[in-house]
This record gives sequence, C-alpha cells and structure tokens, in this order.
Amino acid sequence: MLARVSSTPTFKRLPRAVREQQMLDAAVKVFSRRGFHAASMDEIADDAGISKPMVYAYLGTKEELFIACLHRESTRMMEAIAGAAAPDLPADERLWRGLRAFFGFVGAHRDGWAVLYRQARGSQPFAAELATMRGRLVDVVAGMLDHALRASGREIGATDLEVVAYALVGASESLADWLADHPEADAGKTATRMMNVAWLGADQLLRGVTWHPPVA
Amino acid sequence: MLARVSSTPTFKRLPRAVREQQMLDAAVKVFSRRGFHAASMDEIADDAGISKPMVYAYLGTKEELFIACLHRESTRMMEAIAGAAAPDLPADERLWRGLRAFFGFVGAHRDGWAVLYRQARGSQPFAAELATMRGRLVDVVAGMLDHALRASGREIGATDLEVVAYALVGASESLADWLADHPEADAGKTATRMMNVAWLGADQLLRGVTWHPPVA
DNA sequence: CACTTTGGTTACTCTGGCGTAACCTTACGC
DNA sequence: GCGTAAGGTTACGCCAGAGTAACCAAAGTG
Repeated sequence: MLARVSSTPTFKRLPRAVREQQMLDAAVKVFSRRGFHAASMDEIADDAGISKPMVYAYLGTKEELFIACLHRESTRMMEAIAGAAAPDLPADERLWRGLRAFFGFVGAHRDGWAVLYRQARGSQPFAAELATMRGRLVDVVAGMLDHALRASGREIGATDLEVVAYALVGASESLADWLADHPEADAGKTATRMMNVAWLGADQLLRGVTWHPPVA
Repeated sequence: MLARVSSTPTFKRLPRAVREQQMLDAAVKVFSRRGFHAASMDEIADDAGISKPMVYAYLGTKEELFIACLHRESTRMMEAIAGAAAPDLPADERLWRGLRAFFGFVGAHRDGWAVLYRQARGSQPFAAELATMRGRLVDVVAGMLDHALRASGREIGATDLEVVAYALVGASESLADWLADHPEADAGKTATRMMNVAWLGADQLLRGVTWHPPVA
C-alpha cells in the first residue's frame, strides 16, 4: 500500500493561468451576489478553492481584482458584439445583430456581467473604468448612426449624435438589467423589443424627421 | 456687562425638524462626493455642523440615513414630475412636460440626485428601494402609452408595454447621468434630445408600426 | 541528487470607522 | 426656582476584514 503520491492527484498545483481564471470566476460570482463592499476576499478565495494569499499574489488588491473582473467580462462582451455586427451591413441589420449579441451575452451571464456592471456604475474607483467601456460602445453606435445619416445625405451635430447614441446605449443597459432580473425572460425577445424602441426612433431620425418643443 | 446668554445666539439648539434637514443635506452631499462606502458618518456629522451621536439619534444607522436621503430626494423628484405632467394632456405633451421636469430636476440637483441615484443602483440594501421608485415611474410611463394606444384603438401585451416603458425610463436615466457629468450642458436641450429619441419611436408604435426580425 | 522556482498554507497584525455609554446644559412648563 | 425633557458633547469599545510574514512542498533543471 503506502499510496501517498497519488492519493489526491486531481487537486492542487495548477498552473497560474488556470488558477487565475478560477479566481476571476469566483470573484465575479461573489462580487455579483454581495456587491463590492460586502464581498470579502476570504469568501472569494474560499469559493475559488484556494487560500487568500494566493489571490493577492496573482491578482493583487481587492480593487485591482474587481477591475480585473470588469476587464475580462467587458472584453468578452465587446468581442461578442463586434463579432456579430459586421461593419459592411446596412444600419438596421447591424443594429439588430449587435443588440442580439448584447442581450445574448447578458442572458448567458446574468449574474455575472449585469450585476458586476451595476456595481461599477456607482463607485468612484470603477466609474472611470466603466465610462471608458461605455464610451467605446457609444462611439460605435454613434459611428453607425453617422454613417447611415451621411449615406442618406443628411447630417447632425456631434453632440446631438453623441446624446442619441448615449440614450440608445442607456436604454439597452436598462433592458439588460431587466433581463438579469427576470430569469424567465428570453434574450432574443428582449432584443426584438429593444429593436422596436430603438430602430423605430432611429429610422425616423435617419429620414430627417425631428420633434420640436411647442412654442409655449 | 456679563453678557453671556446671547453670546452666540445664532448657533445651536435648533429644533429637531430643522436639524434633520441639515443632516440630510450634508448626507446627500457627502454620499455624493465619496460614495456610500467611503463616506464616513463623522464627515457627515461634521458637515452638518453637529456631532455624530446626534445623527444616530435622529436618523439612525448609516444605511437608514442613506435610505432617508433616497426617500427625500426621490419624493421631491416625483412631485416635480407629477406636478408637470397633468394626466389630461395629450400623450406627447405629457411626455414632453414630464421629461422637461425630470431633466430640470436633475440639472438643478446634479451632484445631489444623480450621484445618489447611481450609488443606489448597485448595492443590494438599496437596490430594492430604488427598484420600487423606478417601478412607479415605469408604471406611469406604461400607463401613458397604454392610454394613448387604447385611444387609437390599439393594444399591446402587458410585458411588451412594460419593457418599452422600462427602456424609455432607462434611456432617460442614462441621459440624466450624462447631464450630471456635463456641467455645461443645458437641461432643456437634453430634454428635447430625449424627446426626439423617445417620441419618434413611441409615436411610430402608437401608429401601429412595428419592427420584426428578419427571417434569417 | 542539490538547488531554485513556482504553487501553496496557516496564522497573524492593524486600522478604519460604526455605533454607544456616560455625561453636560439650555429651555420651558408649572 | 425646580424638575424634566430635548438638544448637545466627548471619548471610547470593538470587530470585520484587508493585507502580510513566515514557512512548507512539489516540480522542473543542471
């Protein structure tokens, strides 16, 4: 007998890259459930099946860890969207595919992304980080609208463009929240609904229709 | 001489109701600047010109204090909106007035409401509170849309209605954030922009126009 | 087989800041 | 003028939970 070498071979001694992902998985989960502040490094370490000092060794401070989570998740999301919305498609098709990818992603990572994202909106240290990511999305949407507008010989002020894009992104985020809170809801259907709100308005704008406040 | 009674008459010994408002003012300010977690009760007390135990005596725990802030601010906002959007006006007029009131409020309370609001979205203890308030707004918007739809002999599923309303509210919130971050921006103009996005889409919906996903 | 790197652990330290106990003092009713 | 409540203070207890020191062990590497 005396079998000791391979008594528990499945465990332990994993390469760094693997452990880091496990830690991030655990961190996303715990941050989601508890919120940044209430989440404890001990619980995260525990959940990752590792001891706390390892987390510090690999991913650093609690704050840095959170940012690492944000980064990983947002990168994944951006890739999902970019991969779906090819730039050579017509505007409505691009919008539709982008939205579908977005809601698909959120639907598949409900407690991951959406809640992480919610966290980040509030707290100063991460707001900047988040603003950058949202900024990229806004730019994409704005670029899309601008492109479509120019194609139909129209134009619109830069600020107006930004604000409209911002509103569309905001509406999508809200519906993503809604989706994350309604486990029974379907991602595709939500995307369709968003499209109805977004495109019907955007389409009008593209046609040159605008609304003006009453003179009163 | 011997004047001691009225040596510092302007200070101290204020009735509870007054002090409570001062405390809430201070709390809103500090919570906004620092965020819930980083805000310290000491700083709030200090800023209110009072000592910490008084804050505990009047408004309770840090958490309770935050909720009290949320309550006061949201009540004020709801009143501003409700006061502007009379229920007997036509849909577009109501929407326009409501939006103007909303952005006017946010513009006037930039660091107050908007940041408080951002805070609350993330952290569990307040998310519920906030969800209730947003729920009321969503109901109002949904009711408005439903009313207008029925008036033109149309109808729409309850979930669809809710989701559309949710998207509109979300877009408004996003623009409110944008407004809070751009001190130079004008509230009225922002409201007009939002109206362009919201109404152009909603108007189409009201006319029975819908968008459907391509068969592919 | 030394010997070093990499993956891992237990068991602390230390501090920020919430919440409170104990204690004054001005106003007001009677 | 005297009791009592309402407004106010200083000074502290206390603990969760971030971050660390010190130490161990299994793989590579020559």
